Amino acid sequence: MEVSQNPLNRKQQIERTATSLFRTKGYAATSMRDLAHELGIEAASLYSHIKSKEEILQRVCFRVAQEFFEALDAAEANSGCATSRLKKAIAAHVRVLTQNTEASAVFLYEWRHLSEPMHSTYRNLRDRYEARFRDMIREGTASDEFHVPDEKFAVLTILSALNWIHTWYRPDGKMKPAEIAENISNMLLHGLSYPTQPH
Amino acid sequence: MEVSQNPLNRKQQIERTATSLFRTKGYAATSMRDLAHELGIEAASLYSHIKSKEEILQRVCFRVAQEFFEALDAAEANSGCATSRLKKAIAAHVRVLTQNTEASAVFLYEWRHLSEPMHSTYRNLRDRYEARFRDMIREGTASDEFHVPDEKFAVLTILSALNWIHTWYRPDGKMKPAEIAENISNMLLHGLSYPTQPH
DNA sequence: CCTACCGATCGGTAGG
DNA sequence: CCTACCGATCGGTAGG
Repeated sequence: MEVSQNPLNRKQQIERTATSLFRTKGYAATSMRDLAHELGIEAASLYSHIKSKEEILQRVCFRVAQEFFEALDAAEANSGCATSRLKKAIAAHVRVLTQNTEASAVFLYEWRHLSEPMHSTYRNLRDRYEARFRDMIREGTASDEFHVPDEKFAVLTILSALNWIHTWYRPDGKMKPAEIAENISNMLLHGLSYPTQPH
Repeated sequence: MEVSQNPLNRKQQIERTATSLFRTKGYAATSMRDLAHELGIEAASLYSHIKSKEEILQRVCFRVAQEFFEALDAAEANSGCATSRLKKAIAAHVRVLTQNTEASAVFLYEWRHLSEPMHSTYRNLRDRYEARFRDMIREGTASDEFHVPDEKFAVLTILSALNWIHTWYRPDGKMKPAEIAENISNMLLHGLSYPTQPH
């Protein structure tokens, strides 16, 4: 992951502003005139930098997808037991979510406005991402670390618990990303009934 | 909850069809002409039965909200310990979700297109609903049944795990609503690491 | 429930 | 990056 401190070029500014609008108003309800107005230019001028409204959505969705995969790769690199791998994967997922709250909200809820073939490509990526979590659960079940009625069910429950974070997370809030990951991991691995360890 | 077997009147047909379109295409991307076409009439004819596009969204959102509250009231009626109350509340929530997959998806993701004052009314309802779950968690913490770092955090994690169900639940699938509730309750209360009870 | 139609707005292009 | 503009489509109304 590369964090650029350079001033954003015009295309990046457009994408960033569009991400914010897509997140709050939704893709379909955001007009190119809304976007242009936010940037202080005319709608027609946007097309010197981008090909179409949908191109922006595509770029946002696939950039976030790539970040999720890179984070998961790093998390699975030096793998221990299934429990520790799952914990690392959860922490990586939370990190991407919290570092890209707006973009990840667009990634999660606006992708359905992608047209073919991008729509199918996106779905395949999501499937492959979830499959890697299913593998972790399956291995944890084999090693008797986890006890779940259905791997797919467990993965969807885990990811849905994580994917809600963008609705309430605030960078200046009291819970930091690592703490959120720790708390969610504890809750998902041990449950509400389990005493939390003091630290 | 009243399940009517009567044939739907025209207004109900419009709402049901709109719900399905809002769910798959999103509210903003669904046109009144789309809706009319699906019903085999002209767009102008819709307005003999409804006042506006937004009226449909309002009716769907607030009908679902009412169902969630009624189900929660029933679940909390003969209350036992916090654990059993939470389990019943989860089962009630899952029942409403699975019996109204399309409407609850609209309720969860399209409400932001409500204009004021309905937008605020909706948010207040959601807040009150979540507050009742927070109360359950708080009481369970007081009675040493639950151990959570933060009640609000716990509630949002629980509800987000539940609210994803509509994306994969199929009435003819292998997991029945009661079973889904049971599995999610176990996972949330005891965690992945806890042996599942055979039944 | 229809035909006929309204003003507003949409994504996008031509040409500079 | 702008002015000027395109055809298409939007939610909704009038009048029957």
